[in-house]
Amino acid sequence: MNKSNKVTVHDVARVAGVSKSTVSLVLRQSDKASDKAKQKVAAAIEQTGYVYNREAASMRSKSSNLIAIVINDLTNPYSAKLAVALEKQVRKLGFMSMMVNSGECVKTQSDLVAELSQYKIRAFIVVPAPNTKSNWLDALENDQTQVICMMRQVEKSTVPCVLPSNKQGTYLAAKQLLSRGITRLAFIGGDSSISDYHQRLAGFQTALNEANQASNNIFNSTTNRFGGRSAMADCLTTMPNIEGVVCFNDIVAYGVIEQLNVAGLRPGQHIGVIGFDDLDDSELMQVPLSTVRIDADAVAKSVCEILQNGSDGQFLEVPVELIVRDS
Amino acid sequence: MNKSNKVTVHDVARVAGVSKSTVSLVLRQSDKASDKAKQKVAAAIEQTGYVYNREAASMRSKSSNLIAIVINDLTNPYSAKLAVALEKQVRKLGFMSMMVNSGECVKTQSDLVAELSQYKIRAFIVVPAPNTKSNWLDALENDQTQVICMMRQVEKSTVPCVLPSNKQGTYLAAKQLLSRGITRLAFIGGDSSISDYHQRLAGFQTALNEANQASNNIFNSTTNRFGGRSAMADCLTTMPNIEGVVCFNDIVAYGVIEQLNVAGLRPGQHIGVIGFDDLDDSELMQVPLSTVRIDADAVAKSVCEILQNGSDGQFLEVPVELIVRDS
DNA sequence: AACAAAAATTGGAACGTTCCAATTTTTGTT
DNA sequence: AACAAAAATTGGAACGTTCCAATTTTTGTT
Repeated sequence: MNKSNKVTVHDVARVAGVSKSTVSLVLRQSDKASDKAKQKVAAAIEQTGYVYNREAASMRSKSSNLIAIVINDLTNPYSAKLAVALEKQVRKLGFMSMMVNSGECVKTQSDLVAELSQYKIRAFIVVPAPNTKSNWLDALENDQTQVICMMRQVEKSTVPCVLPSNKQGTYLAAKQLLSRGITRLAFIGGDSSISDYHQRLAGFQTALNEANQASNNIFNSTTNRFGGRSAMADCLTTMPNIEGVVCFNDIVAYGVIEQLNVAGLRPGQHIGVIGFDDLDDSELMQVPLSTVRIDADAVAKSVCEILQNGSDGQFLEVPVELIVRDS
Repeated sequence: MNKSNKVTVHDVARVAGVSKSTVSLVLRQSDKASDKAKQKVAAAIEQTGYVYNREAASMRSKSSNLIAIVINDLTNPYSAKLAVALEKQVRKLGFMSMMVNSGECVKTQSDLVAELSQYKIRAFIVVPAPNTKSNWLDALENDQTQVICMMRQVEKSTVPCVLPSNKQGTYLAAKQLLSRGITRLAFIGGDSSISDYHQRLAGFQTALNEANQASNNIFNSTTNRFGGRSAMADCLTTMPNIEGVVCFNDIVAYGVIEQLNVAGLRPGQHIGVIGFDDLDDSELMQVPLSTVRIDADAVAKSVCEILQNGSDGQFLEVPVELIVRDS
């Protein structure tokens, strides 16, 4: 088979001794085709090496099996994990998924989506880049194309959205530290340009307010390892007596731990550290990281649930789980 | 525009006052269309909100602008980095790229490719999963579809392949350690199921042989953080006087460093550690990691070069660079 | 101004599938 | 065995584009 495949339904029909229409019915697994026809067509497909032409099918029919997954940043381990989980679930449903990466850039995001729109897309699943406009997102939706938002909200958008219980997660994290008798706490990492920052910060603050502790020790940073290091350095300068930190995510927590190492402080011993995400590495670290786990498979399943059955409300929260390790 | 888009070339033609054929010429940026026609059509496209139907075009014409990127494991940071770099370059060339993830599983890989083959694919760019068969890979290639292999070889395959200079990288790494007067060296991580393991090990061994040092201190492991930790633990047991290690990749090196921390040894001070990949985190670590950088953009560019101009030889080596930091 | 050559434009056919209404075959009932 | 109803099958039209050969318009030369 080193030359291009030219076998069409007509060829299959001829070999099977049926009409092209019957072949088409069998291909679409219609129950209108008899078992005998199904067998003959299956054999003919085998014999001819027929390959379904999805583009021709997609053009004629009004449906599509293409799901576009638009990820904000594939180089972020949690995003990658989520993308992979989602791809798997989507494929299990019988769809074909294609992933693209916006790199947190709205322009790239809209360029990519514009190009994808030249194909018949059954659904866009989007982790929106910062500053995504709600009218842009909403306009993607039409009779044939579903749009589902994931992990991040877009203000005023009417598109269904699957979110982890951000507030609950940091609330549990702060509570855990408080229950260990740790009261001088800070929130490390992220800033208000990120939609879920507000929720995570709010959970932290709620827990501290309930315990009548100061909830205004906040150190913003970029959400990467470097940000974690520098924010922790700031924190140690401002609050030399710090006892525990809740981090915006695991990557930030990794930076925090490195900075603690530099300062000769051991996570879990001198300072309690809790992350958010539960990356695979968190369990394997020298001091295994306590963290709030977002189950990527659960998020993926919720998205797929909406994909299949639509959504009745706009928001769907996926529960998170506090994983207590040694930090 | 909340309902599905029904504007076709015919509508654009009517509005522009030209024929559908002229519209088609303009869409394809043919120089056969007059400037006046181009302007009229552009205006009509703007006015009608026409969206090109790539599937119809692809069916009629024999060409395609779809590039499929089949990645072995998107949750590996270097793979993700490479995928993102490649996607960007491919888009720059005017193609549309779709990424899928085989998760190092040949079955998933062939399932995905079978589904993708239902679309007209201009090229498959593949980081092959372990145990990929050469005849399977070679059979993907035909008049209309190019196949390019990346980062890993498939034995006996005739498909063009872009590889980093693996052997040269570990050779430089070992040389650097030797030049610091470090002679009791080990190679940590990976195993022979990975195609580039042999090359990286060979570079290490060549350098040691040239220096008349023992080159058989080899500690295999899975290529993740956990593997690095356990292989380093083995190494410390077997060779308590170890002075330096060359790691299969950065992720393994991270595990090695953690194990060294546990043992109270400081990388760069007590033991020299060099990785392979140069992940972003390597520079930001507490002891910045020396490593062999594989320039993901350079790999992506080489792949794109083959995409555009074909390849005259089968293998294309992308040079690597030794990055000396504090470890 | 007449003409040839070149450039631009055009309508019909085609790509490979699904849809649809019409036809044929099978099943079930008396 | 005759018939009605149900099930299965079928050929032609259509999806929206590009290809192609034919036609029309423009350009350049004398």
